[in-house]
Amino acid sequence: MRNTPQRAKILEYLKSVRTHPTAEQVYKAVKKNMPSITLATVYRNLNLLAEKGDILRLEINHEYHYDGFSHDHIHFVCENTKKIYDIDDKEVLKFIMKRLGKNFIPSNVDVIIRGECNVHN
Amino acid sequence: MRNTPQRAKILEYLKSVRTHPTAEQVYKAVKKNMPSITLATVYRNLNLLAEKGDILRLEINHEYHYDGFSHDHIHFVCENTKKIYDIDDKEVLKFIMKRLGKNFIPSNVDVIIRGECNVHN
DNA sequence: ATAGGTGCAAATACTTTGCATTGTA
DNA sequence: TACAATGCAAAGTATTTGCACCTAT
Repeated sequence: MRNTPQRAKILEYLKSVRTHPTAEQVYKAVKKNMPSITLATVYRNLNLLAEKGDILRLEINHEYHYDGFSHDHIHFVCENTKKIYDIDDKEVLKFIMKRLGKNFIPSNVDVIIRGECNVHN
Repeated sequence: MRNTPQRAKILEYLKSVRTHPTAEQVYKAVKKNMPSITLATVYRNLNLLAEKGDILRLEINHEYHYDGFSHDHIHFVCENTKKIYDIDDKEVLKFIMKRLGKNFIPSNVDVIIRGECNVHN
């Protein structure tokens, strides 16, 4: 895997925000500083970075959302505001791991909670 | 919501299997006994039934999978065999519920674990 | 009788891919 | 210089929608 300015900018952007942008949103943001970049390149790099483990890829409302925060956490999706919240809770993931039988070897655990948020911001 | 034979057959099929079929798979199965049914009707009914809470809709590998089992459980997706396993574990969901702050009112919790299975069947 | 539902076809939305060209190692 | 990566355009996949007709209630 080579270092390309496109990939660097994409990763830099994702690490700089605490949101969970779609490929389209990453594309628009990066395009501001790098007008020649294309959506296909963004998709290709997001997939590579997610496979590598540098970022997370979440499947929400039939769309991929990318998360530059790769430490253990879970997600809450507000059905009203469509906002995605990080819930930092290593305990939940530990609990799940402990309860898996020995026939299941996990590589990745996604916890996505849908509902309503009362957070005002 | 009216009772139509199409909807009845779709629900009956989902309740009769322990797999997690896609809309296409439900369509093919129901079509055997009801050749006039269309994929659009299957999609519409699956969405209605999921909203109503009679079935679950899971987002896995960028595709919806439907689950006729609506009691509390979580899912394990094998990256090799692509099989989806039910893991009956009400404790995990209880644990997650307890740990949500009061600002988050959950309506639905999806736990999807990806990895490898050693189940031979 | 009148909504809600169906079948059909077309449209949508998101993501991936083929290919010629470019640029990193 | 070789091969990974890019830009561009086209294709692919899954799901939704508009509309005229049908059918439960």
